[in-house]
Order: sequence, then C-alpha cells, then structure tokens
Amino acid sequence: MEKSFEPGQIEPKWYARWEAAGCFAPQGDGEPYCILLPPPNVTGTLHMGHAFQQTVMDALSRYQRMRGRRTLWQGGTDHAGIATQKIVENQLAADGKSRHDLGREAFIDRVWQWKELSGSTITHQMRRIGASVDWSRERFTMDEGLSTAVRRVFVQWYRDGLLYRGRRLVNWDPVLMTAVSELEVNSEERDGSLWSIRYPASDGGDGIVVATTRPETMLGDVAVAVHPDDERYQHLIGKTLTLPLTNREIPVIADTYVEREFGTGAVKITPAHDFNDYQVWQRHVGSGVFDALPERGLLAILDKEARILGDTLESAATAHTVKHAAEQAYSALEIRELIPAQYRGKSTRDARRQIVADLDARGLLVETKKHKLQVPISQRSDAVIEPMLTDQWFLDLTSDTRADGKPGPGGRKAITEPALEAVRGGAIRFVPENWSSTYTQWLDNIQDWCVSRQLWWGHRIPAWYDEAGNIFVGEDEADARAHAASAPVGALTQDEDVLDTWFSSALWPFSTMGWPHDQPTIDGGKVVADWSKDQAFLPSAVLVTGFDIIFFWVARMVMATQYFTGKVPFREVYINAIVRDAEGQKMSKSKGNTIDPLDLIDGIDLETLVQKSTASLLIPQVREKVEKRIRKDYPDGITAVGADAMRFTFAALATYGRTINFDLRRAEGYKNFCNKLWNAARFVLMNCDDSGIGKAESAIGKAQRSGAEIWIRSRLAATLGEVEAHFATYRFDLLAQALYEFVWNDYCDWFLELAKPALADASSAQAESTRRTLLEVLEAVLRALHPITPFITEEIWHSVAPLLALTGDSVSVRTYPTQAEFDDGANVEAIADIEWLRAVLGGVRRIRSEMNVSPGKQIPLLFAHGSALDRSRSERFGAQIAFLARTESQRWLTDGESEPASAAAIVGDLRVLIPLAGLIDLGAEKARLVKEQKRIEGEIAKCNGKLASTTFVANAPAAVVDQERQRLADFTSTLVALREQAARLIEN
RNA sequence: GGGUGCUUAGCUCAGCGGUAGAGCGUCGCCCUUACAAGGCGAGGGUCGGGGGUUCGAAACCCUCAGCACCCACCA
Repeated sequence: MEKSFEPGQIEPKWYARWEAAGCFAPQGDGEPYCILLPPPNVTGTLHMGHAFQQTVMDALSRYQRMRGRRTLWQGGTDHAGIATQKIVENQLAADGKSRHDLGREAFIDRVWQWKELSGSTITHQMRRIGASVDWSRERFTMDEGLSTAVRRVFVQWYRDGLLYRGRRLVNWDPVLMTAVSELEVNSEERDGSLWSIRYPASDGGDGIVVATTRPETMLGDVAVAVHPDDERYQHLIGKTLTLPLTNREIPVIADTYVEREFGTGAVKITPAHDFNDYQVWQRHVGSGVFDALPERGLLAILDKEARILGDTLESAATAHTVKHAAEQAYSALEIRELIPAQYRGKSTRDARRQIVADLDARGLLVETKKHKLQVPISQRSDAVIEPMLTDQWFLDLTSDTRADGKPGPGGRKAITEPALEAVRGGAIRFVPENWSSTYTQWLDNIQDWCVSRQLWWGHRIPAWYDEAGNIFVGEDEADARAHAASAPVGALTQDEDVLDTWFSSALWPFSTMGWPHDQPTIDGGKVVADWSKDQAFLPSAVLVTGFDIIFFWVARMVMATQYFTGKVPFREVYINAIVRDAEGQKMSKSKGNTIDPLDLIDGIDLETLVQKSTASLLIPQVREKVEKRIRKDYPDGITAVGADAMRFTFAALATYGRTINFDLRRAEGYKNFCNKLWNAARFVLMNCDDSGIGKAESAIGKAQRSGAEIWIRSRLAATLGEVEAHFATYRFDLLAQALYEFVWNDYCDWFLELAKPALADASSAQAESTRRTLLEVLEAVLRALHPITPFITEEIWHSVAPLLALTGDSVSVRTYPTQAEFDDGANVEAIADIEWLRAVLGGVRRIRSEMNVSPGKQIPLLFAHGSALDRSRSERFGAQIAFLARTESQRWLTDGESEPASAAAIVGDLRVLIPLAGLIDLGAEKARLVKEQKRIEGEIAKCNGKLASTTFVANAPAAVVDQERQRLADFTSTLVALREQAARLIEN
C-alpha cells in the first residue's frame, strides 16, 4: 500500500468494475427495497445539493443491498420543460436567433442534442460521486415508455372528468410567454406607487376616489367595490360611476373583501387581471349587478406580451393554431369597443405612463404616493407575472363532482382526499415528522393545477381540435376520434401546448416501473422495466428529497400514484436539508459560492476555478463580484479530498436541521479520517502479511483473546448497534460520528497501540490472536463504512479479506456487519480492565505533559496502595504500560518500603508514582496536586449538596441516588489520596 | 395575517429530564518503528432573556427578544 491515501488513484477503477459486474442491479430474492432518484433536470450540471442528496440515497441503497434486500435505486433525468427550453433558447440568442427561426421540429431536435450532452454530464458526475444507480434501467421523462404513461394518464383523467380545458385567470409569464402554476410564482416586495383616481358618478356627482397600484388595468374595470358597512359610500352602493377615459358605466358594489382603512376604502375591480378581483366578480355574477355587461367582465385587456390589446390583434397571423386564432378573435371583437385607440398596442409600462398623464390632465388624478407592494415574480424568468385570462388545461383538485357533469367523484374526493389520508393515516411517514403538516396544509388549500404550458419542449398535450373548436382527447389521433361523441367538423389539429414538466414527474414512481405496459419495456434493445414484475418495487421504501419540492413533486406523486395504481408511491419521505455555503448563504452562480462536486473530489486551482465560475456570467459587474469572492474564499483553489471524504462530510452534516452550511475545512478533516483509516490498514497489513492468521485451520479461539481484544470487539458491537439504529432513523450525522469515533478513538488510538506490545513476539499465541482481531475488526469496519465511503473501503477490503480467508465476492464488499457478529456477551471485566489502563496511562501522560517531562524520556514507575486486582492488572498490562508510558522500569512498592518523593496519579485506590529525582519539579507537582484537589472538592460539594437535600433522596429514583453516593465515595477517596500525596511532598 | 424552525465552546453543530459534548480552530510538548493529513496534553460555555413545572431543566410549559424559511388576496 502507498504511504498515504490518494483517492485519485483508487476511485476511478472501482466504479467501472462495480458497473461492469452488474453490482447495482436488484439481486437475490430478499424483500424488495427501492429508492427513486429525484430525476435531476437536464439543464446543466449537478451541484452540491444533488451530491448531498445522492450520498444519502447511495448510503441507504448500499446498506440495504449489503443487508440482503433486493435493492433498486431507480435513476434517470427530467426534461425540465421551461428551464431546458430556456437554456437552448439562450444559446440560440447568442447567434441572434429565436426558436421561431428554427421552427418547432428543428428546435426540439436541438434541445434533444443538449439533453444528450447535459444528461451524460450528469450521469458522469453521479458515477464519480459513487452513486450505485442501476444504470441499465436509466430513464428520461420524455423517453418513449414514460411518454406513453403521460398520455395514458392524461386521457384517463380526462375521461374521468378530472382534466378540463377552461378559460381562467392564470399566472402568465410575459417573457417566457407561457402560463405557469401558482407554485412557480414568488412574491417580492418592490417600490411602486399608489395612485388615487376619481371615478365620477354617472349622475354628475363627485363619485368615488379609488386607490390602485396598477392604473393601466382600469380599462378593464367592471365595478368599484366598497365595504358594505362603510358609511362614506353607503349612498353610492348600487349606483353607477363613469369609468374615466372611456364612456363606460360601472356599478358600485359592496364586498367585505375591501379593507376600509387601506387607501380610500374603494377598490376598482378588474377580473381579467387580478385574482382577487376575479373572485369578487364571481361572487357578484348573477346578483343582477352585472346584467348590463356580463361578458365584458371576463375580457382581457392585455395580450400575451402584456400589451394593451387592440391593433396588434389585427395581425393575428402569429396565431399558430385554430385554438389560438379563435381565442384571439373572440377577444378582439369586443375588446375593440372597450379600449380607446390611443392606448392599443402599448406595453403595460407605457400605457401606465400615458393613462396617468391623461387622468392628471383631466383633473381626475387625486394623489400619487410612494408605496411598497408585493409583486408576483416568475421563478423562471424573474419577469413580473401578469394574471391573464387564457384557455388552459387544468387538473381538477377541488370539486366534489366531475367537471363534465357525469356521475362520479370530483377532484377533491378522487385525488386530493386519498393523498391527505395517506399521510394522516400513516401509510406515508415524513421524516422529520413535522413536514407532514406542511404537506397537509397545502393539500387542504390546494387549487386546480394548470398543467398546460405554451412551450415546445415537453409532452405535447394529447388533445385535438376540429374546425368548430370541439375537443377530442386520446392517446393518439385515432384514439381521440374513436372516443369522440360526435364526428369532428373538418380536420383535426393537435393542441400546440405541452404539459407542465411536473406532470411527468408525478408519474415517476410507476412510469419507471413499466406502467401501463403488460409487456416488458424495451429501450435500445434491453429491458428497462417490466410492470408485471417491477411493481414489486412499489411502494418504494423512502423518498429522499428537499422540502422545496414537497408541493411540486411529492404531493403530486402521491396523488397520481394512488389514482392509477392504488398504492402509495413510497412509505417514508426523508426531507433532507438544503445545502448552503459556509456562511449560511444560498448557493447561486451569481454569488460565486457554488461548488461543483467534482472540483471538491478532484481539486481545482484558483485560476481554473475563476474562469469556470465566471464563464457563463454575462453581466460584467456580476462577473467581477464573483471573481473577487472566489479569490477571497479560495485563495489556493480547492484541494482534492476525493469522493469518499466528500460523502463522509455530507453524512456528518446530515442532521435533522433545515439547512447545512458546507464548510470546505470540514471536508478536509474527513479526508484526514480517510487517511487515518488507510494508515491503520497499512499497519495491520504490515503485521499480518503472510502470517496465515485467520486461515480456516487456525486454532486460535476465543479463550486466547486478550482483554484488549475483548474490549475492542465489544466496542465494535456497540458501535454497530448504534449505526443500525441511526440508519433506521436517517441520522447520518450520528452514524458517521459513531464510526468516526470508533475508528479513530478506539481502534487507532487504543487498540492499535495496545496491539504493538502484543505483537512484539510475532510467534506467540497472543500475537496470533491479536493479529486475528486486528484483521477481523478492520474488515468489519470496512464493511460498516462501505455505504458512506465505498471506494476506500473497497480498495482496502481486497487486501484484508484474503488474509481472513474470506471467500467473499471478488468484486465488492457485499454483506453488512451485524452487532451479533462481535457481541461476545460477558465482557464487563475486559472493559473495566481497559478503562483502568486508560486511567493509568492518562494519569502518567498528564504528569509528563504538565511537568514538562519529554515524551521520549524513559521514566521509572512505582505502584503503591492498590488492590489485588490492581496488582493483577499491572502485571497483565505491564508490556502495554511500558510501551505507552515509556517506562524504564515498573515495580510495586514493597511492604515497609518508604515511598520516595514522587509525582502521583490516583486511580481509585491505586497510586501510580513517578519518583521526582531529577525529573520533576517539586513545586510544580505541589501546585498540580492543589489544583486537582480543588477540582475534586468542587465535585464533592456538588454531590453533598444533592445528597443533603431530603427531597432529592426521597423523590429521585434509587439508582440515581446510589449513583450519586458512589460518586461521592470515589471523589472522597481520591481527595484523601491527593492530600496524602501533597503532605508527603511537604515532608520531603 | 397564518404557520414552521432556529438561538449550546471562537466557528459549524449534536445532546432534548439525572456528572455540559463532537469536529474544526486556539495554546503547550513531541518527526515515539501505521499516519506530522500525525501523537500526547491543555484551555475554552451561568446552554438567547425572564417566569413556571420538577427532588433535579440545556432539555418540558408559558412569555419576551432576535434570526431564518414557508404559506396568504390589503387594491
């Protein structure tokens, strides 16, 4: 073995071997265990959050695989509709082109090329991380099988009356030119203005002053609302006002939605461009108020680029389909009556400026003041979202009855309720548990899901329209015709839109398992899934994911999977923390605080890192800022720590907390741990090579084990027990810590050191037994660590296993060690022995350190007082004490022999003496004893305080009281001994 | 406005009713034959403030303060 651990030299070869040997395919006939990889978006490369999550999933997969479960880690990637389309559009934009220049087909081809590139980058990264995904089953949300599932689901939901097409107010992104769901909209505070505008009464009175942040939408106003109890406006309720700049009359309505204290207490109602107004309008439809203009209440005054409608519509040539043409024609006719010509075709911004100016000119602008307002922002484009009335497809999640009026349950009962019940009833469990309330609260307040997107990249909606605008839904055109209630008028044209990317993600738990095919799914000549067999992996065991997609993905998977398979998609949802940088800041490219997991594994020099981090940044100021930050944060670049150390770091940071702050220094610390393990293995191998230890014929039995061996085995058993418990509760931090402490503090610091004297006479029975324990414990540790650090453990294991004559798999560590393997029952004495030894050595070392006795200096040691057990222990561990305490001699004080002036360590009744002669300063030792006395006196005072309390003695459990008494007794005898020693020094 | 977390050593975080812990950092002494990416030793905290429950509280309850995040319709 090399002298130090070089991850770069061992990691690459192992992954290739595992994969070639098919190690990651489900094997055996154990109980199935499945983890679904949240498919990464094919938008670029994986970041630290992915690496963290995948480390957790990989650790679980490898652990269960080693425990004999028939394990599948199902992997793949997601087409990520908007995000991916945008990346490719940006690439085109660099050449001054738009997707329309290429046309739909050519553009999609281009996106596929990008998908191949990005997808392979991602899978390469995952391999470097060590992810044990079964690549033979890798899927992509737009591959053939999954696309079939998408169509099947769409059609089925449609036929069950749960998917409907409707003209509704949706969140429109005017930059990306598509609808988005409410989840894709964030609210941000922005500086704006609040304008107060007078709407004169129709009868010539003063009318009402309304306050608005969006004056340009006034052209679409259908009413002004006031609070029903507002005395100021009582006389106007039911009357009409004249909408300024137009000749329209609009009613004053009363609605409790209005806050009397805000603004003027009067709100303009624009149902086509505001969600609240839409609801107010709906409440008053049919109340008689709107009879004069029922339809206009729904008319959008803005087009899809958020410009005031009008003349632009004349060139409706941009309409790509019958559907769009019809929609726009519908709007165009009536809207022309609504909108004065001078505002048509203007952007919201320009229209606002002009309308405010015009109002001011007519003396109707009462006041303009600064105002902070919450603005809806598109997550994808940062554009200000425009609520817009359009035709979209929705999944009904709210009604009790079918949308199409046929008998059957509606969305709430058919889809939402079962999803709530799954969590309430415990069929699905969140870890940590409190996330379940986040989930249920969202589902309780869910809205219908807008599933259509005006994009090209994605699953095209399987709906067709005839020339009369009738809808035909089917898995393909023929199917759609076959299921039609009446024959289509003229030719059919397929819907231009695609589905929300989360639509296919929602099906991931069963679409990847071959649903709905009865026959195996073949891709590229190989079977990737077979529903008849693979549904055994449903429900999967655990979903590992971030809380940011509980709504987007987790809830929707539950809804879809239950609806179509009758099963929950997973039994547990482990919500992992979000990875932040060392200062707790979100990682983002524009901040320059992202780290590519591969750069942490392989290392990267500063200049390359700067170049890489700034390459994709287009704004010079951002570029400069990022460069500055990187030069400050990583003055020497990033040192290579290897995949194992990175993984161990992630495990150690995986607490139940919500965020983890990733600190590079932590990773360097765990690289040292890997090195420690490596060197421990070197030591063991140096001592055990060719010794024949562990061969089947070896006669070494339990009886010959030394106290140290029994002790380390019992410590290992305890550690394995802890690890098992922590795996069950997803406490990777505690698990990593338990293993770290065992390897470093118990095995390396103590057992290896204790083994050295035992190995001195290589041919002795003691040496033989020790070698066997060294090997057995090391081998078990390697297996125990394997799920977290697979590469280094695999590498070392192949050197260690043959020495134990293990006939294990030639490719990989395969079974997980159990507590029972090392739990030898009664070992109380051995443990007490080692504790004694550690106390003796600790005492001597402290004296050496505090008295400034050079660590290399050999010292004489005297034992005094002690019991027969102390005497026996000092004899049994004489060699270890000599080695670890560097003694030149050890002996017991004989009866009647006077004790020389010494520094003393007190261990129970025993006193371990180091004679002063020339070695130790008398004054310093006195001071040391006094200090120690003070500490003990403090402890004694605490014990006495407790025991003096009658309520404590009366009420505390007997065991606690006894423990306290024992502590008092121990401290007291130690104090006595310390005092005696101090007195003896003074005599001298 | 509603909700969920967090506040423990210089930093990052475990502990969640019975002697305050870990890693990193700091300070000594050491190249001791696996490892200086190391060894040995040391220092460092009235567990955010204030109440309460209890024999006993960092932990349980109440309250205040600060921080973070999620949801929500003040135009």
